[in-house]
Amino acid sequence: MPEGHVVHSQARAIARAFGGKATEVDSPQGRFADGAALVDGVRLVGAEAHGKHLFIAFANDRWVHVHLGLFGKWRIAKGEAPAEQGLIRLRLRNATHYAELRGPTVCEVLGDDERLAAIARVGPDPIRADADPMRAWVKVTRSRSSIGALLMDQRLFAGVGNIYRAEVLFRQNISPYRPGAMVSWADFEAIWTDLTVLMADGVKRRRIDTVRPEHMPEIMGRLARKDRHGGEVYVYRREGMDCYLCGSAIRMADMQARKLYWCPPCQPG
DNA sequence: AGCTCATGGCGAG
DNA sequence: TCGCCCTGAGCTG
Repeated sequence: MPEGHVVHSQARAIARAFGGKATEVDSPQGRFADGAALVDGVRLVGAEAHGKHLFIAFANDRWVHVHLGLFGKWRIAKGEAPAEQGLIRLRLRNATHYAELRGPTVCEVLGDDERLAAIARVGPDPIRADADPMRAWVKVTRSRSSIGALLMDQRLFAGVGNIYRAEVLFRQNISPYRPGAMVSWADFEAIWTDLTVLMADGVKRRRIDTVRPEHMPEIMGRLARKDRHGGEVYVYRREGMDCYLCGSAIRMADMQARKLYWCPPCQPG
């Protein structure tokens, strides 16, 4: 369910609910039992996100590293943890809160060096103040791959997923098929800046809204359905429907095993 | 009850 | 490029 904005808000929620307190850590499902034992009862220091990777810090210099993948989910709530239901890989508990993690691609305990190595593997994250977009630019401008594929590469744009990829290209009127080397500096800068705005907004709202305020009246009476991802978007999962701006049909195609949505007239060459 | 799909990413070939 | 891993929701019947 997550693109980077969700992981950032989850990091904040975990830090708020558990930060500074000794935390009971277990793995009701059992698959993370050994890892949980390494940090069970230790004071949880904080949590932070780098792209879609979440790192939870414990006072014994160990980190729980979580990547949700396509199916992973956190449930973070106040009160006493309910009776175990479903497959809970990791559970955090203190006197006031509990958190349950299901279905992650990665859930492991790392030392400090391993954590730094994991962070080094991802590129700049538009949500993070310390992100250096030049690391992405040098790779984009040298690449023959399409900008649509490059936006999904976590070594270039950490935290961007299929929705932000589609929407930022629509908003900037850039075809997803344009090779990276054909993306101008001005276009790259517009993409990066737009991602910082859209994704920061996503962290705050916990949903992806990309439709500009001036276009909202335009689309209000035309919304055909509410998708699970919530929010209002221009092209994502709108295959075959009319483009809100030019009226032609939104297209869908497979790009590297993921669905790509775009509006050809609005996003030329 | 069973099938399909999903906002990811990895390793084999 | 393909198959596979993780899980749950929303269909269909």
